[in-house]
Amino acid sequence: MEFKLKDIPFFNSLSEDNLKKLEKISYFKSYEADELLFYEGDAPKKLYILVDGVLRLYKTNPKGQEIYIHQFIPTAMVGELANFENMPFPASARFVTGGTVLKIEYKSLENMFFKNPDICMEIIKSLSKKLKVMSNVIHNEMILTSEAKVAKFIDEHKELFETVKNNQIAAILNVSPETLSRTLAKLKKKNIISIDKSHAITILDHPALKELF
Amino acid sequence: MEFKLKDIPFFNSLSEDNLKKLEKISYFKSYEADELLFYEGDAPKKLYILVDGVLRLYKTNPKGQEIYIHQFIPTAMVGELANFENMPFPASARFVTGGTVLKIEYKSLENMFFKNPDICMEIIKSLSKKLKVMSNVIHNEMILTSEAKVAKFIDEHKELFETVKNNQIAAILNVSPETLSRTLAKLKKKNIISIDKSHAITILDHPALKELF
DNA sequence: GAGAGTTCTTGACTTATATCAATCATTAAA
DNA sequence: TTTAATGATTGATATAAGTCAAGAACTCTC
Repeated sequence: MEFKLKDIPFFNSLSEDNLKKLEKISYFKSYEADELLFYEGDAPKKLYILVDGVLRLYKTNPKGQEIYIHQFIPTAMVGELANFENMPFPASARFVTGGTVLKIEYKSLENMFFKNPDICMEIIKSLSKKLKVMSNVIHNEMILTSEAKVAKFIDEHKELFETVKNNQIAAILNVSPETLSRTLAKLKKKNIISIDKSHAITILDHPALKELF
Repeated sequence: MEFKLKDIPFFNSLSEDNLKKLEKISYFKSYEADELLFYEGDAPKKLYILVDGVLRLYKTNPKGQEIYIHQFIPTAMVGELANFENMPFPASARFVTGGTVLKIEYKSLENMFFKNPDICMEIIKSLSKKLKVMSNVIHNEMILTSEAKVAKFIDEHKELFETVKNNQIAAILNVSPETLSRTLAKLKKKNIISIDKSHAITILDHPALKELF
């Protein structure tokens, strides 16, 4: 696939002239599934814009386990916190599928484009969106119980149960597969959901499901 | 105390003219200690700028307990996520001391000032700072154990142990007072810290303390 | 469709931390 | 100084979720 700067919504508003400048300080790079884009603790050198593929953000706990934070899909700015605040990446990023990022020389971008109000507005939108994501992570992990997490996930991402393995869903929810299995069993027993042979979930009692989170 | 718009670093760069405009869509309001500024779930109507006092941000879990998120000190923009994303406040805010906020009519601010590059830059800085705070909250609560939280807190805020009660420190760390007490006892036993009669903490073995988080 | 992998489920056990309750220590009030 | 109130410590118990291990149920070849 061929990627072009002017197709990135982020740089929609830039003039031909500015696009040329941006071209000089950036390049596209493609990654295979499972490749790391950056690692928790690394010093940031570039700002990334995900233009293709799925990128997972996760942290590693002292036991070496992956703690799921978020999954990005295009188009998304990635790594801006570390760049803006000039601090090590607080999390790692790994491609779940093959994908492509635009890598931008951060310092040059700051000098050349941070005065551009359209770019500023895009950055604000992106930061705000990310703050929302983080706020949600905090809520899910600090306030909700495992049962509540599962209930919320079913409510919001029912379709995923049909496509991805319970294993993966457990990883996304940061609960063990056993806990997910037991929780689903409990919800079935309470007649809140039912799961058929093909893994399709039917929500039998939506109010009761919502009540759980 | 008398507060003026032009003393707020946020609006440093505004012309006299713009300050007058801003004056029309905003006002200062003072609060007593323990008063609520906004409540989790409320729809936002204003954007706040804390100009005096200490403001605590917290969430409430299903058991009704307060979960500490962050404490703001002047000058800080508060509530921007809810306003920008037009969503209910994800947390509550309560004054710990008496304090004052500037309340700004958000929609008007957006229309009048979001094209101003200086204001945009300030907003970016503020959002970025907040993202850093949130990233830290996630790290503390999802990655660190109670012992690690206490060790990190001693390393970063040693002086607070001398001024605030262990009760309050436990609340800030989101651990029970019993757990804090036991953890401190453990650190003393390991000769990593010592605490004298006047509550002053001495770090006896800094490397060992750092090792814990 | 039999066998080999996976993935899911279930039960028993472990672990970290919270909760409850009692006592001890410190501070404030009378 | 004695008493009352508040805060800290300690032990016993509870709880939610993770871990380990074994078996059951799929699903994917050949």
